[in-house]
Parts: sequence; structure tokens; C-alpha cells
Amino acid sequence: MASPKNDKSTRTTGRPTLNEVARRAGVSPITASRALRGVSTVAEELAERVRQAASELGYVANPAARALASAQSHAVAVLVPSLSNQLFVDTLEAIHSVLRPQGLEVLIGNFHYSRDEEENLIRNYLAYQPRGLLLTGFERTESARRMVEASGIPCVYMMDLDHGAGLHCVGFSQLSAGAAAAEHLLSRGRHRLAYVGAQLDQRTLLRGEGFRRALQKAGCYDPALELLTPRPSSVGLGGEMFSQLLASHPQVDGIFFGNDDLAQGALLEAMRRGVKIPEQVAVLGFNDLPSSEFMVPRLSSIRTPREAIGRRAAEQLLALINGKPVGEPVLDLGFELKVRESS
Amino acid sequence: MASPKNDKSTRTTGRPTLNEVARRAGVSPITASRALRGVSTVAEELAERVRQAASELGYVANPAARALASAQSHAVAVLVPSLSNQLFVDTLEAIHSVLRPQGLEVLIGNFHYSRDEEENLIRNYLAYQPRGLLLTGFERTESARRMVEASGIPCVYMMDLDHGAGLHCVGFSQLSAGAAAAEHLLSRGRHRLAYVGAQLDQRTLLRGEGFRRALQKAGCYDPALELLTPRPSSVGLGGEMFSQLLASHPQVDGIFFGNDDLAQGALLEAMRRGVKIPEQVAVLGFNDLPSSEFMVPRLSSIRTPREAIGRRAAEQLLALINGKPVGEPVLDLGFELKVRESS
DNA sequence: TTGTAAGCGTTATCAT
DNA sequence: ATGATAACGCTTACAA
Repeated sequence: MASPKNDKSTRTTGRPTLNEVARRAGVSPITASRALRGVSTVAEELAERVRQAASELGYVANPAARALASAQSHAVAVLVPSLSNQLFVDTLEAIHSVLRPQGLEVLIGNFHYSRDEEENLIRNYLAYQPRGLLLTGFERTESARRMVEASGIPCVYMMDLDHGAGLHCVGFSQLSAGAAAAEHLLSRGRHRLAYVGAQLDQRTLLRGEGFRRALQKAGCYDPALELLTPRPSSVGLGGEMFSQLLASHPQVDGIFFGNDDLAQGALLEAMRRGVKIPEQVAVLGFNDLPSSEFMVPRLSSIRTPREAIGRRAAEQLLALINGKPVGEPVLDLGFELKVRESS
Repeated sequence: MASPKNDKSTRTTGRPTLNEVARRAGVSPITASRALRGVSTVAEELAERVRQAASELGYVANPAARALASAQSHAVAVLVPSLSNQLFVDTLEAIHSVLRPQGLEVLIGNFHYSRDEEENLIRNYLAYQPRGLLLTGFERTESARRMVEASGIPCVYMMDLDHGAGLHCVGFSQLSAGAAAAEHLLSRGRHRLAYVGAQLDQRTLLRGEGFRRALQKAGCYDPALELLTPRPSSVGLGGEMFSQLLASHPQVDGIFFGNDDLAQGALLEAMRRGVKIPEQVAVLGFNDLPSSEFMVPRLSSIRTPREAIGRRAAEQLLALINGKPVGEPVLDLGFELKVRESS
């Protein structure tokens, strides 16, 4: 047939395809593909012609076709338990900042601290054949664990290190952080110490565990001073739990909160009740959220390296994806005690 | 060839395909496809066999193949200016809650209040051929605007209504909200009123505009009492701007903050300086973030219907996608003045 | 270095 | 109601 109707390479409707770019550049589609991806060796002159044509046409590769043909997408899936905690938002930002420049899309999955939701997200996102996975912590369903393993897709675990033997993980020891909190409060001469935690994910529990062990070592652990609730962490909840604790155990002289929002709520409630912080009760938060240093009194907190965790985890994943040597599989980024006015 | 090697339908490696499901159910692939999608009419008995086979195999459709074949993905792209503002996180949650049950993936794009970033995200996400688009506000590059229009993909605009003639939008009038803020402060007998805004996106500006117009109408507008900065909104910044305002204009007796975090910072700074709120200065915030009602004094704020905006916008988009009748193209969800202790 | 041919897994189209 | 066939747009062989 001489007539070019239905000729793919000259179609003028819809988005431009690789065929059209190739035709305009006077090369074969595969050469255009190679030139645009910068792989293989394409003569610089041809490559330039292709890039030119693509740009003139406003060509953007069809990710579906690409993923189908190569059995690989350009996406990386990141699963976090919450977006209401600034912690994860900051981590996500850092991840973006290293992955986007590499041409990778970042698929964000929020599983709301629910293992089932996480499992579903993993199943769904795995179907996209992502290049890599960034997961939070080690706590998940058996089924989710198996899917990840069976997929063979590179995966880096963020936030915790304590049970990550054999896995690539970037974070800090939640146990040690809890212990550091206890030691700090102890060093302030406080001995009736409480731990207040919400959400009750693995990491909150681990922090409490580290805190408890340190107190036991110091011989002043009192199980009655552990206040835990599965309710989501919030400023309002922090105030409530603070009140409850003071009512039931008025002798408490130091409190470690599993997250800064709880501690902030306690500070606010203390002000309302005229409870002197830190004189009557020392308050220590966790994560050092941006607003904490502006509280009255300024909140002491344990600063966690959330940006660094995101960045390093993404970098490690990149190395894994590209088959480059990965340094330490377990990256301990530590934490920093910020002593301010509340403790 | 009698030998079945390379027979697609019996391959046992990698993820199961539609072919394998079909073979196991004893039907053709297209019937399996139809049964699984619940479209067209497939005999209930066959459909059941297919579902059974799929479930046994743990079949999950390949979204790339699906998108390529149908020229449509199952994704909806949502673009927000920030995730650091709880406002957008709550909106996203609501969107998820209506779209996920419909089998739609939600692609989150954070453009950091940058028009260029937004344009890039639009270009990228459009390549995925999403079923719909959820955008924030009306402020974007010409190029972005054209891409959206040319794509023909259904789009709903969130948050603002003031310049959305002819578009599907769900939100409230930022102008009216600003005016309401002024009227409230005026009704409290305050006349030296300031507006403090950060980030300077369209909506912040519009709020200021509404506030200003109301003051002009009341005959007490003073341009010196408008403090604007492009820096990102935060508690720390709120404290700074509050100090700056008091230093340069000690006579101010009421301040409207463009976002609650700024107002919270002001409250905290006021406490530090011994400035009585609301006696010396009334403080009114915006958005009514969850922690605002726990501030000391409790922060008065304008509560914006962020969850409802997300939900209704998603529902409207769904209607558009399914070609169902859309009610009002412009949905005004209003706002609510929460008068607490700070004003 | 470039191109040809085939196929990735699904759905649209058109038969039956 | 079900199926055969041909795309969808790209990339992986492999060949030249």
C-alpha cells in the first residue's frame, strides 16, 4: 500500500510517540529510544537530532509501554505509617530530593499504622514493578514480608535498626534512644519517671522498652508509670495523658513522651494547670519537631535524623538498584539529645 | 509443534498472567479479563471460575499492560503545594477515602509552592494517562494550564472559588474568609488590625485582600499593618513576625494570621514577652489546625472544611470520570469562625 | 553503531 | 455470551 494512512510514524493525533520522534529525526525507533535513554552507543550527531526532534514534538515517553516492554518501571514505592506526623513528611522530602534527580518517580503509600493496609499497598505497588522499595520499620504481616522477598525488588528499611539483621536498614536504635531519654532525666536528679506513648507501633514500644531497661538498671522502674494508648498521637491527647498521669501519680517528677506532639500538649496543659515545668515535672519529647523549640518552656527533645534517614536510605536503595557496592548494610545515624528548658 | 514449551499459558515463573488465570479457569483470556473487571456480561458460572482461579494464583493485573492496552490508567493525580501543612494532609486523606474504594490509585504530587515544579509534575503525571486530576487553586503556568486542557482529562480544582469561573471547583471563597476575619475582629472593638501572611500563594494573598477590603469599608485600613513574607509558614516564623509587628507598631490591637501555625507562634511569643492575649492584642488564626484549640490561650481560628473539600472534590471528579451528571460545578463549602479565647 | 523482529500483558474490535 | 485477532508504545534480543 502506497498510501500512508494508518502509518504510525506520521499520526498527528494524541501524544507523540517514539515512532514519530524517530521519523522526524530520520532514524529507527530503537535508535531514538537508545538516544533518549542515553544507553548503548549512539553517534552523538544522531543522538542530538533525536533529542531535538523529541523536544520539538514535546515527546514524553509512555511509562506504561516502557514498563511493559522492560518489565521495570521508573518508580520507587515508599510506604510510611502516617503523613500527620511531620517526621515522615520530612523523610519523604529527603527521599524525593535524591530520587527525583535520577528520573525516578516516588510513589507514596500511607498505611495509617495498619498492617493490613500496608500489605494491600505492597501488593498493589508491587504490581507496578517498582525499581525499589522503601519501607518503614520491620513490623509487618508475614504475607507482606513474603511478597517483598519473592519480588526480588531491592528494599531498604527506614527508622529502626533493632531487629533488622540481614536487611538493609537506615535509622537509629530505638532502644538506645529510649535509654538515652532515661539517662538524661536521671542525670537531672529525677527518679519517679514515666513513659507516655501513643499509637503503639513497634518503634514507640521499643523506645519504651529502652527507657524501662535503663530505669530498671538504675533501680527505679515503676510499671505503673507507663502510660500507653493505641490512640493516634496528638497535642490534645498529650494534654489528656499528662492530666491523667498527674492525677493518678502526683509524685511523678519526669516524663518522657514518645512523640513531641504529646509533650507539647503536656506543656500546654501544665501551663493551664499552673504546674511548673521543669521544677515540678521535667518533660522530654521525641523527634524534635520544628515547633518544639518555641514552646513555653522550650521543649527538650531527642532529635532524630529524619532527613538524613530519608537521604541515606534513598542513596542506599539507588546503589542496590544500580548494582553498585553498598557500604554498610546497617546504617546507624544516631540521634541527638536537645536539652532546652523543659528538662 | 506439539511440545508446550514456551507456552504462555503454562509458564510457572514470575507473576501469574491473565493467560494463566484463563487457562486454569478453562476460558479465553478475554473472558477472564471481562470477568475480573466485571464489565460486559459473563455467565455467572464462568465468572466465578475465573475469580476462583485468579485468587488461587494470587493474580494481580499488570497495570502497565492494562494502561497500554486501554490508553487509560486507574490512577488519579492529586497535586498539592505542601505536605508540611496539615491542611493538605487532611484533604488527601479524604480524597483517598473516596477514590481507593473505587479501585483508583492516588498519585500524590507535592510541588512545594513552585509553579515550575507543578508544571513538571503535570507533564509527568499526564504521561501516566490518569483518569482524573485534582489540582489546588488556579494559580499555575500558562503551559501547565494548556497541558491540562489539551489532555482532555477531567479535572477538579480545590480550595479556592474566587477565580474559577467555568471550571469545576470545590472550596470556599478566600476573599470572604478574609473579610469574615476582619469583621470578627472589628466586632470585638478592635480597629488597629494587622494581617500577617507567609508563603504568599494565591490563597494567602486573596485572604489578605478580603481582609483589607473589609477594613477599608470600615474606614480603618492601614497598609503599614500588612506583613507579608514569602518564607514558608511555621510556628517560629509566626513568633518572629509577631515581635516585628509589635516593635514597629505597638498600637496594634488585633492580628489575623494567614495560617494557624503563625498564630500559634505568636501566642507562644506573646507569653514569653508577657503580652496579654487577647487583652492587649486579639489573635485570630486560619484553618483551625488540630492543636490550635489547646493553645494558651485557646486560639480563635477560621475553620476550613478541608476534609469535605477533599471528599466532595473526589466525588465530583468521580462523576466527571464516569460521565455521570455533576451537580453544581462550583461547590462553596464555606468556613466556620471558631471563637475561642484569643480574640 | 544501527536496524529488524518479536514480544511484554492487557483490552478493543469484530466475529460468531 | 464468548472468542480470535490485532493492537497499545516501547524495549529486548539478535543480526547486520
